[in-house]
Amino acid sequence: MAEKVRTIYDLAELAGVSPATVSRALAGKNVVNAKTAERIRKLADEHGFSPSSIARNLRTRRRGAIGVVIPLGHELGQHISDPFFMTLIGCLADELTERGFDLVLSRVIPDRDDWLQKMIDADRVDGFIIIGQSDQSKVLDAVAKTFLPMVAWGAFVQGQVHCSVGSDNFLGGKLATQHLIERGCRTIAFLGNPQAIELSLRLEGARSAVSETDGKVVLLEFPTHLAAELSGEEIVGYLDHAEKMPDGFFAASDMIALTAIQVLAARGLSVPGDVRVIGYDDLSVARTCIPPLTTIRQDIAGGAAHLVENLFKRIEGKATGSVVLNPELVIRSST
Amino acid sequence: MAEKVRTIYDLAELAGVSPATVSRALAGKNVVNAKTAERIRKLADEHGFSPSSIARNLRTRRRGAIGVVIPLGHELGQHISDPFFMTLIGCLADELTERGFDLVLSRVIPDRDDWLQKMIDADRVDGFIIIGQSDQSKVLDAVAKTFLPMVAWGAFVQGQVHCSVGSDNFLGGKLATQHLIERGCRTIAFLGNPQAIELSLRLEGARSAVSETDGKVVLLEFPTHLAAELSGEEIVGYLDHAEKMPDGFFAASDMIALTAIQVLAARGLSVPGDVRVIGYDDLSVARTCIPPLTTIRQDIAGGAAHLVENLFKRIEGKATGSVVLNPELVIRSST
DNA sequence: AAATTTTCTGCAATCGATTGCGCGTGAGCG
DNA sequence: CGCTCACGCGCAATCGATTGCAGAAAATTT
Repeated sequence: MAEKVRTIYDLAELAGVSPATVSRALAGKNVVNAKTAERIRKLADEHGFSPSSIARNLRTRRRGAIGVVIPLGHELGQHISDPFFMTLIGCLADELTERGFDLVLSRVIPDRDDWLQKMIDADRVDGFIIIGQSDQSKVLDAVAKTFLPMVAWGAFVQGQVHCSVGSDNFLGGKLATQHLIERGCRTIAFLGNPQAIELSLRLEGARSAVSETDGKVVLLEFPTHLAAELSGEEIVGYLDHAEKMPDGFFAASDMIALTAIQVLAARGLSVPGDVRVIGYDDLSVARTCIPPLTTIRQDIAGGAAHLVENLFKRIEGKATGSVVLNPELVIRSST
Repeated sequence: MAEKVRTIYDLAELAGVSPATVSRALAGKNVVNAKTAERIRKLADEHGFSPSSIARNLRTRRRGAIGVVIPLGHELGQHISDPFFMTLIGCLADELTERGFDLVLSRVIPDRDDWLQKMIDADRVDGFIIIGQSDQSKVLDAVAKTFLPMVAWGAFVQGQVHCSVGSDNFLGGKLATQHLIERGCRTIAFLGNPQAIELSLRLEGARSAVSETDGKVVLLEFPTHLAAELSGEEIVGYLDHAEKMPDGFFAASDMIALTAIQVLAARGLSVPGDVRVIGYDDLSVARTCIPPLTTIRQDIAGGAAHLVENLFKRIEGKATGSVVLNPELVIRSST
């Protein structure tokens, strides 16, 4: 059994049929006789043969692959290690694999405005999933006017052209803050960088919740220059200079919350005894850390499913609206 | 300027030359007259034209893409969110992009032994980078006998057939433990799942360091069923039942170390005052947490560079040996 | 000025599948 | 028994580039 079966022509010869028939049999088309098809398929896997996907791609003008791109805005290298995005990518990988599509990953540093158009022109994938709009919303909007198969994870803002899937960050921020207030917190610190659009919405939500208390609660804002990570030192710095010691912390991500808990512990403050801490995302680590973290759950798997579903609709030419998912308060022990 | 330039034929007509010339001009071959080439290139980007990579791939038998695959062994979903792997993937993305290659990401659940062969047969990429051998070393070895363009991140064991790049986990474990001993620890706890080959080597290293102390130091082993994450509860459980309270912790990953620090803080033990904790990996979080974590540094970017370099050598047909990188002790404040 | 070499360019085959169209065959029908 | 109609299958064109080979034009040599 020499390994000479490289093309459907070889296999056709072996099976005594035409390459066309082999092609149809392997593609599972019902126009070919069931027995013939079966025989061909058997032969194919005896010889470990599977038709060249590249040739197929060329002929069918379909690529069988989706580009997942992470625009890095200004924050080189930070984004990609964000556990939230990574979990999302994992879910996307599952979702796409299930549909028989490959996932082509790119991180791009958007130096010129045509980075996306270049990727489209390269024509290697059937569609794009953009993870986080970064500061590239205009680019996305410009492209979206004529290019359908693209969806972005991230915030939805009125009037945007491109299709996005994301959770309601304003609502999430509000829920988190209301929860702290209900738990009795009167001085709440927000930890996170509001330069990132999503985090700024969470902060807005927090402000909204606080403003509904008629001044009974004050909100301290501890911004930082990194979206995903807030260093322990930074938090220490804020605490040292805070006009008033917070009794509640709303961390804009679970990772930040973890750092906060450590910092507080180092100062002899127990959570939730002395201060309460709520996170955001509900990463798996939120469940396993000590104390288990109260947090705002973003449905990552659900988000991935929506992204993929909308993308495939768009690949078929149907326009789709943006999706705003509802965040959910998950109460554990840290509040 | 109607958008009719879809193929090199269209462009050839516009330029008044043959498609062959267009192809050569765009590929930057020096056989074509410099002026003609320039004219063609100018025309090409006026019309936003770039030749179909799929057609090229078919003709040249090169794919311009590398498969990065994460075998999930038994631990569904856990691996992918491991910050270490994610950082590695980020570096790989940079490295590959720089060489003009796409990165095709797959997570596979190795249910049948032919998962890798199937991927090879699909013929969509020029080579594979396997992230972590999981429990699939035999599969890798079997494939490596006849299939060159593949390298794996992970452990190197005597006699293995496939090419691996990884750091010396035994040495790393030894360094970590010796450091704890030097700091005065006499009861050291290892936190991590030795079912993962890399972690088991770290444990070996720890044992070796301890055995050189003539019984002055004891090693407690706190295994767990998860490689990457160790839940706080589990650690609590170990502490409650430990015959002797450890004064030093060797966590098999930085993430585990973070959890450990939290648990200890919750028990009123300060780090490094009461107990010392050392991590492994030197993720960026190790620098920013409180207290900054002493850890064993794995050179992720360097590892990625080696992986890619070896892979490309192999794509060119040159065999390469495995690479074992030296881990490095990074002393911060947690010990 | 003729001969030779160099420089460009074009022809046509090729990469490996998919698919519209048409033909032959046997079943179903009157 | 002749006619229609599915059903299976094959022919050949096609997807969009790349490249060996050969020939024309220009440059160089003799």
